[in-house]
Amino acid sequence: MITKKAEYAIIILTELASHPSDSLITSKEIARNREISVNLVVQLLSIMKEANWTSGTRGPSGGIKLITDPSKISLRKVIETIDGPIGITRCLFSNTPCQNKTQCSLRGVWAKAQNNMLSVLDEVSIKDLAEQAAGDF
Amino acid sequence: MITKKAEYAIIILTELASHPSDSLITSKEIARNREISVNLVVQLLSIMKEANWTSGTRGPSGGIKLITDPSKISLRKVIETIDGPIGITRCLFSNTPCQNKTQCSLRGVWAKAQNNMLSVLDEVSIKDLAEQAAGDF
DNA sequence: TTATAATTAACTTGATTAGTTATATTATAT
DNA sequence: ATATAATATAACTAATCAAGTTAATTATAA
Repeated sequence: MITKKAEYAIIILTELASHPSDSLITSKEIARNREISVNLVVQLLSIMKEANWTSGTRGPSGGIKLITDPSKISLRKVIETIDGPIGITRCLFSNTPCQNKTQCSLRGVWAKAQNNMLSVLDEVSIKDLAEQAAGDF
Repeated sequence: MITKKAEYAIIILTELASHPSDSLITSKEIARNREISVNLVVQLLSIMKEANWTSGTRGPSGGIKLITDPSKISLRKVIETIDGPIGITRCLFSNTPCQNKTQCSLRGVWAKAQNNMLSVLDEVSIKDLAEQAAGDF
């Protein structure tokens, strides 16, 4: 399951991407604009900083800005960064397929199903979402 | 996430499908052949009976048999019967999309990703798995 | 030097998953 | 008839994961 935290992270990045680059926006503003708890925004920004997607300036008149091209951040990357490896079944988390024949056949099906899903998440970037949302006005 | 119970159910159905129709096989045998706890086999068979996929004969020399054409049982159906509705995000479980523009754009992406995944699980049936496993010998 | 804002880590709570235990019911071989 | 082999149900437990909170620390502009 893709968690709400991953979804929030995507929304936060989209918010950042829809502001002029180099302009700063605070956690509180993001939280207010997108209706996410400030605590969560703060928690997620911390992970995004580690991923080198954002940088922050502390103190009054400080804030966050995006330092990675949003067209280079796919939804899949965000999800994997926040949630860890994606797997639609436990089977796909283990490296070695199991012995049982049915299970091995199944592994192939799971992999195909998952790859079909991931191809969509690979192709959509934060930039796409920001543009799409802007176009809705 | 597709649970192990759903995966076990698929394996159990495949086991049943790979025996001559109308022949009976006991829960214990299924459990032994597929290396699944008897308790779980019994628990899952109970759900499968409710779904009208299997019927059981009690008493000595009793057992379980498949009463639905395995080519008519898709992996998706099994998963939904055991795990309930499938959703790769919480968002897709709610009927009404949320207000926020980014989130609404996201919903479309989630839906597309999920449908890509489901199309695979719709197309593969228990019969396919049983045949594939038989061919491996 | 003080208020403001980012950063970081640890913690709580609730839901879900995986599997077990216990008990009831039924059919049949002897 | 009755013990037994089997299915059928329900309730329970332990472990893991998701979601969100709390609190302490660090940097900086005014």
